[in-house]
Amino acid sequence: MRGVAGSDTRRRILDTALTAFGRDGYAGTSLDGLAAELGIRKQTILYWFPSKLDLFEAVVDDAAVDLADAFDEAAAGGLAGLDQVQAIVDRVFRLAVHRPQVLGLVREVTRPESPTASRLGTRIRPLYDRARDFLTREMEAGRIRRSDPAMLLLSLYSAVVGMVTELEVQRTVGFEPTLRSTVMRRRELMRFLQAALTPEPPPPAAP
Amino acid sequence: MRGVAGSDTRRRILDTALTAFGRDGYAGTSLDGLAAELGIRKQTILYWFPSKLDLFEAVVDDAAVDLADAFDEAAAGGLAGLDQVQAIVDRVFRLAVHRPQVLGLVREVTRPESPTASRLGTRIRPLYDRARDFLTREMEAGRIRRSDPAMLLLSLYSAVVGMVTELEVQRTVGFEPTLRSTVMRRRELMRFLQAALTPEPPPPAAP
DNA sequence: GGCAATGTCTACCAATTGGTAGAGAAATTT
DNA sequence: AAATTTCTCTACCAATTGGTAGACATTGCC
Repeated sequence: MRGVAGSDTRRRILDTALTAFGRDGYAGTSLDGLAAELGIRKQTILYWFPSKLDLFEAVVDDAAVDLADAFDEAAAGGLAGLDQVQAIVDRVFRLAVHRPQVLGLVREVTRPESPTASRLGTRIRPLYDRARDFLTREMEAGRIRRSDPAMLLLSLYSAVVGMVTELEVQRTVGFEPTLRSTVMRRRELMRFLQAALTPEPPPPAAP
Repeated sequence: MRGVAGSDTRRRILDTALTAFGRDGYAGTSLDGLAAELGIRKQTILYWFPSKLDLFEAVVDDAAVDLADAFDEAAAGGLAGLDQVQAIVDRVFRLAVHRPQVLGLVREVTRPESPTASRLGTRIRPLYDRARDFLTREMEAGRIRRSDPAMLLLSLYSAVVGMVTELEVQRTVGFEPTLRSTVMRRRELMRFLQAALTPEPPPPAAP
C-alpha cells in the first residue's frame, strides 16, 4: 500500500525518534536506522521533518510538553513545602517508569555539547525557572531547609534522573525491574529527599 | 619532522580522546576530527590503537585509574562515617574541577547503551562495590542514616556528577566559574550530603 | 472522469566514516 | 655502514551518512 495512511506517520516517527535519540544520542542515531525500525524509507522521515536536526528539535519540544504536563498535574494539588516536592518527584517518577524514553532524552539534551543548547533554553528553561522559584519561595517561608535554590534543584534533578537511569540500566542488563523493587526505590528516594529538605536538623553527633 | 618523538604521542592521543569522548560521546567523536585536533593523521591513531573501540576502552581504563587513585587517596586518611564520605566527595570534586573531562567520560560510560557495557563492569564496578561496602558498614555501625546502600550511593553519585556537569555547562555558556562560586557550590553540596546522611533527624514539622 | 494535493517511494549524490596497504624517514642495533 | 625496528605519513577503499530530485500511487474535490 502506498500514500495511504493519514499523518499518524508523523506521530510514529516522533515516538520512535524519541526512544532512539534518548538511547543512542543525537550523533548515534541515523535516519536510515530509524526508518528501518519504523519499516519505512528515510525519505519519508525527511518529508515530515526537513532535516535530522529539525526532527530532533521537534522531538525535544514534544517531550517538553510531557514534562510540563507532569509538573502541572503535580502542582495542581496546591500543596506546599516538602509535600509539594514529593508530589512532583512522585509524578516525574511515574512518568519515568511509564515512558523512560523521556528521561533518556533529557539526559541527552542536558549534555553540554548537545545540538540543542538553544532548544534547551527555550523549552526546558521555563520548567527549571518555575521549580527554582518555587524552592526559593518555600525557603523564605521556612518550609524547606535554607540553601542555594539552584544548587538544591540540581541535586534533586540529579537524584531523580540518576534513579531512573538506574532502572534503565537494570532493564538493559536483563532484570525487568519488579513492581516491588520500583516501589522500594521510590521510597528510598523520598526518604533521601526528606532528609535533605527538612529544615533545622540537629547538630551532627560527634563520635 | 618524521618518526621522531617517543611514544608521548600515545599519551597525547589518550588525553585528547578522553576529552572528546566525554564531550561528544563515542558516536559523536570521529578519528579524523580527533587527529585534526592533535595535528596528526588518523592513521597514526590507528597505529597506536588498532580500532576506535580499542581506543575508547583504553581511555576508559585510563580514566578509571584516576578515579581509583582519588578514592584511595581519600580513603588513606582512615576516617569514618560522614567525615569519610565528605573526604571522598571532596577529593572527587577536586578531580572534577581540575580534570572535568574525566567526569564527562563517566557520564558517557554510564549510559545504558554505551559501547562499554563490559568495560564498565570490569573497571568501574570495583569502585562501586568498594563504596557500597563502606556505606553498608557505616550504616551498621550507626554512623550513617540507615537506608538502601546501593540507592544512597546512586544518589550521592548523581549529586556529584550533576554538580560537576553544572560547572561544565557554566563554562560552556561562557562564564568561567570563579574560585568563589566553585567553593560555594562544594559547600552547598556538602550541606546537602550532611543533611541526607546524618542519622536520626527530628520528625518533619507539620504545618 | 479529470486533476491537484498529499504521501511514500526509487534513484542518486557528495561528504564523512572507520579501516587497510604500504612507502619512507628516523633511531637503534649489529 | 648496513640492516632492522619504530613511527608517521600518503594513497586508497567500501560502507554509511544526511540530503536532493523526481517518479508514482492514492485520496478527495470538481
